[in-house]
Parts: sequence; C-alpha cells; structure tokens
Amino acid sequence: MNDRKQHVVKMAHQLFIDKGFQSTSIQDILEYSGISKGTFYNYFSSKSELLTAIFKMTDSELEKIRNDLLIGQDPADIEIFIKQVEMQLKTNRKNKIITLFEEVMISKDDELKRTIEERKIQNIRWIYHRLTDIFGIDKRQYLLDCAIMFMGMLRENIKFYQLAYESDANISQVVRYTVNRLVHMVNEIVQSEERLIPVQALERWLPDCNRHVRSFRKKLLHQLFIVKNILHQQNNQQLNYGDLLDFIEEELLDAKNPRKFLIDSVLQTLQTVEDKKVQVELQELSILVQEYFDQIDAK
Amino acid sequence: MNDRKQHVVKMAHQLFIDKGFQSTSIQDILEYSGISKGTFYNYFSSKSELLTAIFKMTDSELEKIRNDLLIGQDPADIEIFIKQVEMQLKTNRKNKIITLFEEVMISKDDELKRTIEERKIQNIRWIYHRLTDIFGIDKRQYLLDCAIMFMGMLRENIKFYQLAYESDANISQVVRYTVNRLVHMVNEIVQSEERLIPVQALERWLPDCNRHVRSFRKKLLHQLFIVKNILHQQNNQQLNYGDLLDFIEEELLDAKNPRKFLIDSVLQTLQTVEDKKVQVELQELSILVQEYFDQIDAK
DNA sequence: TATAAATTTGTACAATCGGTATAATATGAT
DNA sequence: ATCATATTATACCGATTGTACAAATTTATA
Repeated sequence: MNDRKQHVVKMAHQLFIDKGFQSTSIQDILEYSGISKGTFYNYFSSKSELLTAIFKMTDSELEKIRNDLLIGQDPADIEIFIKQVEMQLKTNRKNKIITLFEEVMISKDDELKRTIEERKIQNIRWIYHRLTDIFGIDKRQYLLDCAIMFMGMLRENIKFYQLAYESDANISQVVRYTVNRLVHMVNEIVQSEERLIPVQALERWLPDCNRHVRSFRKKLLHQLFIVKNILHQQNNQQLNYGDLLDFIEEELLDAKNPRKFLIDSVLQTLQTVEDKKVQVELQELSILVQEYFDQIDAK
Repeated sequence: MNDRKQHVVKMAHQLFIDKGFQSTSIQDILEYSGISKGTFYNYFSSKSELLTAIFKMTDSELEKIRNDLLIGQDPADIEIFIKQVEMQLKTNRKNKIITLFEEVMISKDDELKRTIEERKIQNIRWIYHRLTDIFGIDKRQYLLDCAIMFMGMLRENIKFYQLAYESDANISQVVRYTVNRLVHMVNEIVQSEERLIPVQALERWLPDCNRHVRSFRKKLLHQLFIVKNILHQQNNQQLNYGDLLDFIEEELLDAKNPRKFLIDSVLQTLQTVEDKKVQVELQELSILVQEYFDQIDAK
C-alpha cells in the first residue's frame, strides 16, 4: 500500500476513534489528512472501503500481538490464553474496534457487513483453536459451543461491569471471572455430552474464495511461529533472527509485490544457524514460500 | 395516542422491518402512511422519536405476553421461564427489534441511545427477577451475574446457530441448551462464591427521573397479575373479568388521558365477585389507582 | 533534459437526506 | 356559523456522499 494512502488510513482511523464513523464526514478526512477529494476517491471507492482497510490493519496488529505472546510458552497453559484475551480487549479498545463494528452493522453496504461478520467468525475460530490447545483436542466436539458462549459471556460481562464501575473498571478481573466460568462449563458440557453446533460449521462459514489465501496465511504464520519458538527455546544469542522472520512475514503478507530475491536472501542467512531442527523447519518454510510465488506467477 | 398517529407508527414499523431504519427515509414513511410532512413533524419531533414510540409499543406487547404466560403457573417452574424466553425471542424477531437496536446504537441521538440502553437493562432486570423465582432469593447475590451471562450466551448461541442451520433453525433447541448450561452455572457459581457485579448496581443503572413512573407501572402490573391469578385458579366462569382487567391496564398505562370514571366503574363491577381474596386484592388495586390520579392532579 | 504518463488538485455539480417554515385548506366542536 | 385546531402542499436550508473534469503537479522513461 502506498505511503500516502497508508497515511490517509491512519488519519481517518484517528478521526473515527475521536468522533465515530458516522459523525466523521469525508470532508473531515480530506482536511485532516491533507488530500483532495479526487485523491480520496482514487484510493477508496467509498468511506466503507476505507473502513475495511482500517480493519485489515488492526487485524494484522492483533494477530502479531497474539502470536508473540505464545512464543516460548506452553499453548496448553491457560494463563497465556488469559493474557492473549486481555491484550485483544486492550487493542480493540485502543482502536475502538467494537464501537466501529457496531456502528457499521447498520450501514447499507452489504460487502462491509460481510467483512465484519467474517472477522467475528475468525475470532470464534481462534478461540476454538486455543481451547483445543488448553482442554485437549479430544474434546473438540464441545469446544466450538464453548468458544461461542465464552465470547457471549465475556462481551456481556464487560459491558455491564463497565456500567457498574465506569472508570475504575478492571478488565482483567472480568476476564479471569469469565475464564473460571468457562473452565467449569467445559467440564460440565463434556460430561453431559450435549452439543449445539457441529464443529464442521466453522469451515462452512468462511467463504471459499479466500480459502487458499487464508490457508496460506495460516500455514505461513504457523511455520514462522515454529521457527521462532525453537530459536527462543535455545535462547539464541543472535537476536536479529527474530527481526528477519518478522521481515519475511511482513513482506509476504502485507507488501503489494513481495520481493522474492530478498526473501530468498534472508532465508539463506537464516540457514546459517547451526541447528538441525531449525534447518529442517526452515526448509519447510522455503517450500511454502516457493509455493506462494508459484501461485502468483500462475495468475 | 391518536388513531392516525398509531397508524403512522405501524406503517413506519413495517417499513423499518422491511428496509431497516437508516434505509427508510422520512419521505418513504410519508408516502407509505399517506400523511404530509407537516403532520409527521406535528406527531414526532424527529425520526428517532418515532422509533422510541415503536419501542414503547413492542415493550408493552412483550410485557403482556410474558405476564400472561405466568398466570396460573408456578413462578419457580423453569419450564415457564423457557416458554417466556422463547416467546420473547419470537416477538423480538417478528418486530426485528434486535436489528433496530443495533442500527440505532450508531445514531448521534444520545437520547435514543439512552432509551435502548435502558431497555436492555430492564431485560436483564427481568431475567434476574425470574432467576430469583426459580433458584431462590437466597442466591440473589450471584443471580445478576448469571442473568448477564445467560443473555450473552443466548444471544451468541442464537446468532451462530442460525448461521449454521439457516432456515431450519429451531430456536427452542437453543433456548433449552442455554438454559441447561445456566442451571449448572448457577450451582457452580454459588459453590465457588465468586461475584462480579453487585446486585445493587441494578438500581443505580436506571435513571431516577422515571423511577416513580416505573414503580407505579410495576406495582400496577403486579397487582393486576395477582387478581388475574386468583380468578384463574378459581377457574371463574365469567371470562370477561379478564377483559375488564386488561382494559384497566390499557387505560392507565397507554391512554393519554385515562378516564377515571370508567376505571372506577369497572372496579365496581369487579367487586361483585363473591370471593374474599379477590375483594381484598381489588381493594389494593383501587388504592393504587387512587394514588395514580392523585399524582396526576398534583401536576 | 525533454517528453510522456500517471497522479493529484480544486471546484463545480447532482442527488438525497433530515428538518424548518408557512400559507392555504380541511375538519370538528360548540 | 364560527373559530380553534389539524392537515396539506410546497419551498427552502444546510449537510451529506459521490461524480465529473480540466488544470496543475509529480514521476518515470527515453
């Protein structure tokens, strides 16, 4: 994305946070970010499209934060999950994401609505995935229901807790309370063997068109996570390895035209790590990258 | 409320259901209900005020349905609670209340936002009250938390269940599943003695200005309920007694200028029931009515 | 450097929206 | 019949999103 365009997105986001989506006119955005109307409609076809750009940015931010919290940790440790949820709530509040979500579910733009809906589903999906880490994959039949109800409880608890305590609200207390309920609920549901929504529905909810892209994203992030994790466990002295991996992630997922030669170069540098396990996983990563560029060339 | 005005409210509601609030222009409403712009702004000061009128109508409808389901039943019977919740969901869906809610939380009209917020709190309050009926008043310290979480679970469950089954969605299955979770959760929370939000907050959330009005409404509905209940238990042959009680309710709560002489007359007719208990409760009712008119005269 | 291509600007414009104002007309009660 | 009230039709205001387009500016390329 263009630097200038990026700048407009940032400025608009700030305005949305301050004044809300509906109350911010396009004229406001033009003045605040110092561009003309023509340029705006050159970048975005509408105010809604600008908003989706903002969502994509905050999505990436959130995913990164979440993953970083997992590095070098046991995925089954529920304390890590709690921290992740807290961070999610914090960044969402910083970006006023929830307000923007609700504000948008009204708009006539069906495309935008679909985007929001998909984001919510992705979130449920992430929670479901983490619950399988924590409670064991053998309980997966019940864990989608649990993820859904956890989201509902958490949302409503936060809302009324804030209403009760206003500025003194201590969100982490709410998270802990809700997680405690969740733990008991999982046990109870597993025992009762009651199910509401089949896990298979999760895949059906996500549109086919993006499946390949998402699939690649997921695989890549997973593989990067594995490598980072190994390096972390070894407490590797050369810290810039982490930066190199971050660079690969950014270049592949965010850049418009990822520079293959650069990524190849970085991978080669990483291969100098004298560790069998790391080398094996890096090989996997290289294959993924190769597949990705093959796919681009095919188009 | 004027017949004509009522008609406009109905027509507008239909349009909102079909097209949504934002997408329905005032011009649409004028054409659909066959009035002029001047008349519209004579009836309502804004589109928002029209919406609050709709909410008030559906509120009354819901309250009536709920109460009728309780008549002649044991309040501690959880099956009645389930039926009440199902009916609530049904009428809400019929009136597209939830969609309208969400659509409005965006608007710049703070007064309207406050109205919606209050409605949600009233709903939590009702659930809390019913939970004390079902699980016992001694557990009340924990039942507000339970009511809040129940709402959250139910809402999210319905959303994703509908996403999974679309038109085949069987809401009562969702309600039953969620209530089952609730029952176990109540036991678990009582045992753990964990609390999140103090019950006292419930009263603080509601604005003082309406307290007297709400208080009267509540008392009146309660007293009417008692009388209806006694009559029902006796399986009284004269069915029009129920109609007479309904009339009192409508005249007092919905009419602009309740006709005291009519209500007095109806009360006199009811006093002819030859039953000590009914007569005592009717006396209570008469006192309430008297207090109400005293209050009006004082203004 | 010169020229062509792409981008950006400024502004005018159309259409729609919620809401105000008002003069003319219709309705209804006494 | 009269007079207050309710209703209508219409013009208008300011703000909004979005389009159109010629002129100016920046960028890439030869």
